[in-house]
This record gives sequence, C-alpha cells and structure tokens, in this order.
Amino acid sequence: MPPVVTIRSLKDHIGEEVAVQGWLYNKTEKGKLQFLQIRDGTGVCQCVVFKGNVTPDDFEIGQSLTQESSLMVAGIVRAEPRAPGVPGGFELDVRYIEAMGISDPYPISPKEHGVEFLMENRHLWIRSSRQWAALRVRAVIVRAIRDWLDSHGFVNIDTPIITPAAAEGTTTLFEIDYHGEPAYLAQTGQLYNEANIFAFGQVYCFGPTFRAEKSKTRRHLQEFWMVEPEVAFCTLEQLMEIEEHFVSYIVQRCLNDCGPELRVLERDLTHLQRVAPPFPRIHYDEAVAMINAAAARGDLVPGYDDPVPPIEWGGDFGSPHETYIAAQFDKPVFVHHYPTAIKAFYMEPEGDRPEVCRSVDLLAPEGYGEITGGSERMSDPGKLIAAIERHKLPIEPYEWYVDLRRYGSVVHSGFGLGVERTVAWVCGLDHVRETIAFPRMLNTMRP
RNA sequence: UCCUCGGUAGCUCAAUCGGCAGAGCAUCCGGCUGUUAACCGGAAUGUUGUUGGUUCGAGUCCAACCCGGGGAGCCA
Repeated sequence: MPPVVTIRSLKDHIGEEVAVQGWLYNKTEKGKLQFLQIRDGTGVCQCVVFKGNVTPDDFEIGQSLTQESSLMVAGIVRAEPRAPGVPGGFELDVRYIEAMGISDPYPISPKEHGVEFLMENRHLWIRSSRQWAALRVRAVIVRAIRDWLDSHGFVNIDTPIITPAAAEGTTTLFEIDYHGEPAYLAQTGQLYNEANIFAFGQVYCFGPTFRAEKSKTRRHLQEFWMVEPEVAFCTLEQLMEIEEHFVSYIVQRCLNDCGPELRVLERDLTHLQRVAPPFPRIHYDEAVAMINAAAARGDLVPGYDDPVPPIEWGGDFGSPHETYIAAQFDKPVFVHHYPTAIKAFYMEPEGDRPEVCRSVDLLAPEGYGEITGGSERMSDPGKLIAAIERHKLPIEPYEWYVDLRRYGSVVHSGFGLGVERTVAWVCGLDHVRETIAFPRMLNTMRP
C-alpha cells in the first residue's frame, strides 16, 4: 500500500501513487465514472474512480459509499484545474478503494439547512467545510496570540476560573457551590493579572470566561475565550501601541497561514490586508460629536434600517453607536477616554480631567463590535480605596488588590481580547456561534 | 427582562377567503466518462410545536404555554 499523505500536502506528490484516508464528503456518479470528494481533516480532495482503472469489486464499493462513510483510497496524484476541493486543483486518479465505516443516512446534506437544525447537529456540523474552515482559523488565531505574546516578553500565568466574588461587580455571574460556599465562574482574570505583573513584569492569561447575561445576539456567548495581557510600567498610550501590533500580527498570520480556509469562507481579503499599525485613535469627546452629527443628519446605522440615535455626553455607547463609529474607518479604531462614571472602578482617571478615564476600546470594522477593552489601572492605593467606596463595593474582598498599590506601585495597563469576536471578524462570519466548536448560548448548551 | 419574526415530510420551504397536506433536496431503484449543490426516469415519505377554544369544517382564526431566529439593554 502506498504511503498515507494528507490532502493539504497533495501538491508535493504530483505523479506519485499515494493513499488518502478520510470521509466521503460528497459523491456524484456518472456511469463508468465516480467523483468522490474526500475530506481528511486537512482539506477536501476529489478522487476520480474510472471503471477501467479499478477492480469490479472496488468499483462497486465506490457505488455503495454513502455520505460521511470512512474510507481509504489509493491512486495517482494529478494536477487538474477542474478539480474542486480545498485547497483544490489536485485530484486522485483512484486505483484502490477500501471502505471502513459505511455511514447511516447523514442528516446534513450539502444543501441549505436552518440554524436550529444545524445547532442541534453541531457535533456533525463541524465537519462541514465552512465550519471546518472557521475552526481552523480559530486555531491559528490562538497560536498567533500565544506566539506574539511569548516572543514579546509576556509570561503566560493563568488565573483562576473559580472566584469568590464579582471581579467588577457589574455583569451577571454564574454561581456555583464551592463546598457550601457560593463561588462564581470568572468573567475576567484581570485583577489576578495585576498581581502577577509585580512578579513577572508582563503577563497574560488565556482561558474561558463566563457571562450569565441574558444576551441573545450574534456577538454574545455565555462562555467565551479571552486573552488578557497586563503590563507593568505601561501607560495608556503604550498599551494602544501594543494592541495595534498584536492585533495586526494576528490578522497577518491568518492571511499567511489560512489561505484555503479564508477562500472556503469567501472572505474579502482586502479588509484584512489593510490591518497594520497605526490604528486610528479617537477621543470619546470626538466620538460623541461624530455620533451626534450623524444623528442630526439622520444617517442610518450601517447594515440596519434604523437611524443613528443621538447620545448625551457621559453616556455609554450602545451597539448602534459602536457600529457607526467603526464603519467610519477601514481599520480597527481605538476609542479612548470614556467617562469615568460608566467604566470599572479600577481605571485611572485622567490627571487634569478626572471625569474621563484612561480607558480604551478597540472596535473592529464591518460591524464586528468591540474586540478589545482595556485601560491604564489606578496605581494609587488611596484613590483606589475611594473608587471602591464610590462604586459601593465591599472593601474587604479587595484588600489584596489594594495591597498591590502598597508594595511598589507602578503605572500599569492591560486589556482583554475576545477570541470569538476576533475569529468572527477575520472569517467574516455573521455570528460568534460558528467560531467555537460547541458554543454555550442563552438557553442552548447541547450538544 | 423587553421588542420583533418564526415553528408544516429527514432537510429547505409552499398551501389564495377557513374547504382533499404539496414541491425541491436527501433516501431507495434504473440510466450516463468530467461531475462541481450534476442531470434524466421511477418509488417511498406527515401527531402541521403543545394544550384548549370558535366553527359543519382549522396548517390557516382566538387564548395560554413550549421551542427557535434577530434585536435592545449589558458586554469581549
């Protein structure tokens, strides 16, 4: 039997006899010809079975194969521009077929299906090429995140998932029973990250986070993955520089490593090719002015039929505002210096203008929303205690956090990047549920 | 929590004014050497989300509930 090779590497075996093992993705028969599209996890390859080239038994096996049956085929690799597949352009001239597991009738045909049906069959849907492509891009994004951080002096120190109290005290948490004591699934590792920088300088945590919000939109999951870098001796301005280099690297890495996947997804690459430092930076004041000018003109929110709603200075942006602002730029855009009153207690107020704080969100283009949120953290213990009290939070659980400012406080900053929103943006998907193998959504956790 | 749209064959959908439950695809059988969601011929396919109500008669109208899509708020 010739050596088993991956479909992705077929281009290196033209003219050679090789074997491919995988699953039957699609089949069309035309008398003495069978076109078997086989996927092996690395790609999809058309395998052509001509009656004259195989034994009668093998030809019959080919006829009996049902969609998703597992099999091995052997044959000669040939460059063929007509051949469909991923990457495509190569096909296998089959000489031998071995059926392994004949599949029962497969529920997901290569036709249209509704979201509800596909989500109920998520364990099978991930075999479909668009889902396969998105999840492979996700894997590359995760690798790019780690590679960039690891090679820029960041130490990966993961933070706990079980936490004793609300980290930010705002959003809804999943409560669990911790041996009789209430505990919560983490919605951020940030406070622990801040402890870790005093030991390691630059750190990141990377793991799942949990939000029990009753959110049912294309941008929300109950369980999502977030990478949170945190840096000692770092100002807001330096943080933005880190973010734009980091995000640009992730996008360029996908362009470089995921060509076939992005083609399956039919992604318009020109949007991604533009993503390079520097990103535009706009002050909250400026963003409010832009929104209100648009509202006064009656501009519509891009992609929706509704006009841009006006906003009062001091209010937080709603989704329509973010979508409008992001659409004014062809790269991700930083919006910085949000009002102190609407942001988390630990964000550093601006020195000569304490009503705004040294915070920054990064809005992705094309309506993908906020992909990072970060800030310079408050570094003075007295001011921090006052902020905790102003937010009506109990001081006792935060004593350790205040300690960080008592023992060698430094200016420091950090941000969190949502993996699923980043994947959705890079892939051009319209819903984050397709960016993770088994999404946990409001009222939906099966399979 | 609120707003909005939807639930009919395995899947995607249709069904006029309240009047016999219909297509395409998938499946099975037959045909074809270049198919790209192939095509051609044939076969089989139903608790119309649930419960109750109106009516001679309900997929269609009414009520409640269940499930799902999109959005708001909140957020990454």
